[in-house]
Amino acid sequence: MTIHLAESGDGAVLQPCSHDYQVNCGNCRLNSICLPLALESDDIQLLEDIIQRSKPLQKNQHLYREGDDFQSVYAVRSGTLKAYKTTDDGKEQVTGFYFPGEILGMDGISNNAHASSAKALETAAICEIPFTSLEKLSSLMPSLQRHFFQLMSREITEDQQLITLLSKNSADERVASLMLSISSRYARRKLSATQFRLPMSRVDIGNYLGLTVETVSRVFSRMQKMDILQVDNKEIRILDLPGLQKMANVAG
Amino acid sequence: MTIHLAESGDGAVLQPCSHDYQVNCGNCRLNSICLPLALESDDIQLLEDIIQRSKPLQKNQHLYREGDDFQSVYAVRSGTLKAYKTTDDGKEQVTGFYFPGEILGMDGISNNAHASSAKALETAAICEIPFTSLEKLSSLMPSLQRHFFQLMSREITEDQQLITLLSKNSADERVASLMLSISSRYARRKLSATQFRLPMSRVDIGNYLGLTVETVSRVFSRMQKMDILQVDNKEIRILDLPGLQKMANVAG
DNA sequence: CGTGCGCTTGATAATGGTCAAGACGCGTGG
DNA sequence: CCACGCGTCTTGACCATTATCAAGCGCACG
Repeated sequence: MTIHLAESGDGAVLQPCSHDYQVNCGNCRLNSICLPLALESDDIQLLEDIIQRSKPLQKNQHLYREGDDFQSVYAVRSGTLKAYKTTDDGKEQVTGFYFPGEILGMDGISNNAHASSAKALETAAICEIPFTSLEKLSSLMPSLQRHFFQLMSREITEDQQLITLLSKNSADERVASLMLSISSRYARRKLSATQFRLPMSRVDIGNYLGLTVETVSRVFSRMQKMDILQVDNKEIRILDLPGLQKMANVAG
Repeated sequence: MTIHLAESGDGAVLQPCSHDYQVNCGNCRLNSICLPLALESDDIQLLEDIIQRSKPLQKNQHLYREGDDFQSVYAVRSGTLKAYKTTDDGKEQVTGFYFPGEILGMDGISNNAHASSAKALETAAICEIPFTSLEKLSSLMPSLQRHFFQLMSREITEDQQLITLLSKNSADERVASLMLSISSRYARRKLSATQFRLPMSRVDIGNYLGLTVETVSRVFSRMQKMDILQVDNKEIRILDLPGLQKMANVAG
């Protein structure tokens, strides 16, 4: 784990920093799937002005923790994060994985405190969007307000997908669905839809899908035996996409 | 099923109607928990002006169906509704129950089409809030914009609660949690927290909690045997609230 | 008064959890 | 560079919870 930045720090509070890593929304490779989507370039500049970029999060560092004051929502620029809640009896429930271009932290709006924690699964660069600034800007820019409503609504429909998955589908179907979801998120970024590296552990997958590690592992083995997937630890290659879709047995 | 209104109609498209049933947001008993929360009375009048009230929905009538064009969100004035999705293989997943003062339909914003269906579990009066009007008003009234962001965020955190429940908790814990949730929603309306009528069937409960009817029924019997609940079909009386909370084993 | 739907209860079966042991890979330190 | 050790993953045997199948009850409604 090489430290390639001058400053150190714990990462819990992101410090604004001047090395801006050559990015702004206008030239960001992700702007067609991220928050700037649907904005005119003049408007993008206004959004740009409120966004704060800071040094990357190292693996296992927290972006925020359950109960922290809610100040901002965050866009993932690179790397992956997981969001999770800790239940009263100490168990962990992973509520989502966040890939580049995706927004997290919106569950903190309702109570002005984060309802979940977010932690980096690998080194991750983040754009911080202070929420009060975003609110003001939204009042001025109907298309931004609309887009942010849509983002929140998407979070709701995705959670409902997961609810259905947990409630109605077998272990095989759950794991297959997650693989398809990850595949389509790579595809959206113009990366390979059939060959990718899982950023999360088996434990995280199980925790997200309501299964134990052992069950997840067995499902992978079964898929491999059926020549649907080639699994080499975290490296995944989808060999039979129609077969995987059939196994998932769901639209999403 | 008695029709006590002059007009007939299928209820899928609500017709504005002039019998206004003596209500407006200013005098509505629910305004402290519903959308007008946190608005000044001048502002309430502006909100009032965009809200459309219409004849009540009869039991089993749909407010909207999955795939319908998204036009409005809805506030429940009286009665109860369930929201549900139909999976590819024809099974039904109940994603939520909506009691008076609660808002539904927000899952339609992201794709301009409703992502779920909503149906009345009993006769229900509804306030329809056209979304484009709400957006315009939100731009003008920061506190309304804020409040609506909060409502959506709450929907997200509630869905995450359900995800955790489905993923980590036993049948006993799930049913106990639902009973506590319903109890607190009655309490919020200043109704009895310990004695109430369930508006939904055992099938709906099972469908919501990821359990079969038989399991739900067995859990109720067990709770009754333990003198935690008195169950008479849909009439529920909570005899031992601490015991129920212990059984639920969750904060919510 | 009968029919049907919703609810309950019992017997049996299957899916996934638990416990246990071993393999593999990776980073650390000698 | 290799050896060690720990954490992650895999596999197997057994067990528990809940689903499935089946039957009967009771209330509401025609």
